[in-house]
Amino acid sequence: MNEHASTLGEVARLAGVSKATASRAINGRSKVSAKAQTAVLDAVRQLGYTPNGTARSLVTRRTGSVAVILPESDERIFSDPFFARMLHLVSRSLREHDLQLVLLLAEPGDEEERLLKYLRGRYVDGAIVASHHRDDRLAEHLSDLALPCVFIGRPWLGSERVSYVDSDNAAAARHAVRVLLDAGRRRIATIAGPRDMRAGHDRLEGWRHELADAGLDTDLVAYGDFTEAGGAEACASLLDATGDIDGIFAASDLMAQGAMRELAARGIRVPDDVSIVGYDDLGVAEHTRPPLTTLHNPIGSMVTEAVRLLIEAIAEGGRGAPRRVVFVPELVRRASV
Amino acid sequence: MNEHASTLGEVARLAGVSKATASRAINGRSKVSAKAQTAVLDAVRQLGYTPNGTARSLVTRRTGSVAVILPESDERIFSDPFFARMLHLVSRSLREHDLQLVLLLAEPGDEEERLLKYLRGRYVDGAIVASHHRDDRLAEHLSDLALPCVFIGRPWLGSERVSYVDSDNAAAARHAVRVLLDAGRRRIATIAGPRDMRAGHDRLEGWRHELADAGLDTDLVAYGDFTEAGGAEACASLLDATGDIDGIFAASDLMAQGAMRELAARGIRVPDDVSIVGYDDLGVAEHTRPPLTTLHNPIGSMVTEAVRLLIEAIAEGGRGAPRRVVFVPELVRRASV
DNA sequence: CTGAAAGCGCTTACAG
DNA sequence: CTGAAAGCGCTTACAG
Repeated sequence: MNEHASTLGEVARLAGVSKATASRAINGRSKVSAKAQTAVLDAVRQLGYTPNGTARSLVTRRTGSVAVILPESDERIFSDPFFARMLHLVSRSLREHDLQLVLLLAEPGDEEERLLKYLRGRYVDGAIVASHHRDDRLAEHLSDLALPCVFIGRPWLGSERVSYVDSDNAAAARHAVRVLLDAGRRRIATIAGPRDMRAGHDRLEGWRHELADAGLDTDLVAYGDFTEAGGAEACASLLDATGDIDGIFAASDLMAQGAMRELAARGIRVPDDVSIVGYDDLGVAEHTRPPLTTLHNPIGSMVTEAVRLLIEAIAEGGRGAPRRVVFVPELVRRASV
Repeated sequence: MNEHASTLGEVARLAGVSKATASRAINGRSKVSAKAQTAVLDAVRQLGYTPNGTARSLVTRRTGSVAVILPESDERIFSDPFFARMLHLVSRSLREHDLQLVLLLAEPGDEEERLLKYLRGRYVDGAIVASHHRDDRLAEHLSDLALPCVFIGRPWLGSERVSYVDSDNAAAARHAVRVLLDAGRRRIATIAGPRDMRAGHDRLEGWRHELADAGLDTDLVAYGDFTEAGGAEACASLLDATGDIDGIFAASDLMAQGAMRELAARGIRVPDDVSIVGYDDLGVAEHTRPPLTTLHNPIGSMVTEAVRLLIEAIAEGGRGAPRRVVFVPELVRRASV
């Protein structure tokens, strides 16, 4: 191993050309004589030369990488299939654009400053943020940075300043409630998501409005954190508070699964005694017992669109107007209603 | 928002000082008069100035970030608690050094080139790699790059060229077998890990040698992929092939859990009919039924040490000699033997 | 304590 | 097609 990494200047000297020509030969974007081309490539090989990315980025203003920011506890990141699926899709989508995915885990807490410093440093060309919370104020921070970004899920604060893709959570929740009503259910509870996440809030509102429109009670709500355990707990507290629940809309399949576990433990049958509708359809809904009727979260479409918007924003140099796209989740009927 | 990010030069002009002084005021590492200090800080605020990290990195040769490379399918990354735990620990450890963690998921396959390009670009100060496989040849690649790095788990190829932390997998496996022997077991099978991972290989060898030393058969082996499903399958094939197994050493708790599911499905009792010892002790072993006797994988120590070695390597500019530290896993007795 | 200058390692008009 | 030069946005000896 050499003492130091070799530089373009050394390559040029060895190849007997100027740095400009060496650069052109290496990047292959402009014409170079065959002779120069091979001389440079030989020199590169001989020296084991590898371009310094930060130097190149300084002039091209591109790094070739994109951050995915997950301002979420790693406990949830590693237990909710949403993340695995999303990352898988983002990664595939980015690959088509020859962009490197850089994952930034931002556990809520003291990390914020370091994360922003990194982002400000322009080590990435843009960012996709998912699973954000009200208090992280990431939309505001990122728009201050003028770093191209797109949110998956409309941010709670500052949504007018950034691009995002979203699904119509409220409409989907209303749909879920309608399914329950159609099945003759009248005491319909909800296991809501976190209060500081837009998706949690919107699904709750959808549930509330649809019930209100039907002239029914809207007081049967318990909150979960989108996890299985949280769903079980919420279900238990619901059951402890009122005996006659006959329908549940859970704001995530994981929570629905937890709820079903709690119901089973109490000898309450699904769907005979209580019908339940979940949300997400990312794998777990097919394997609950009985299989779960749920709303399909269109994360495939959201991710594809998010990457597309991000690429556009990067091409515009972060100066373009915010864009947004909203998908509508479809109902997947299985056996829990 | 401005058209462009402001530069140090603009800050300096507005503050009425030189770029050098502005730089010093901002970085706070050298003396600056109180007057200049406030003038610069005011200018920074007024312009919303934020230093360009790539420019700074070009001269300081530091980015303030460290990569964690996971050359593993995201399916496994998101299902094995090993990763959540490890990342959590790395992240905490890095935070103490004010380093940003940058996670690079390198699904085996075509990503390799892009990953190496990113790493060569010096967008990070160093790298920690975990869950590597024989064919990724990452140790060789990284040592070619002369990028400071440390492996968690001894790499299969090129281990003499890089730093790593490891645990003594073979000794631990022997220990597991001894526990089984002490319980009077004589037909001891193993559910081995992937053949292309050092940990899988070493645990298998430990099992084999300890059995051979006891003069017992070493032909009862089935391979899994460290997952629960893989463990169940391997156990099934073992059971189908031979009826009289009375002990199993599984190379991971997840696989042990799968095996126990398979055993239960066949009405085989643990530990009455067959004793089983797992490996990892990262949470699942406590919750199997019965709780699993297992080897404690010292990932806390490994991570702490890995970060320490990496910081040292970075300080040495990647020119230091490779270092290695090996821990010994301890047995945790529960109820499966 | 401060500033002018050099330099980090590249790319890219510009002129030939 | 090629090279000399300027420049990307910083930091850091060096001299004062």
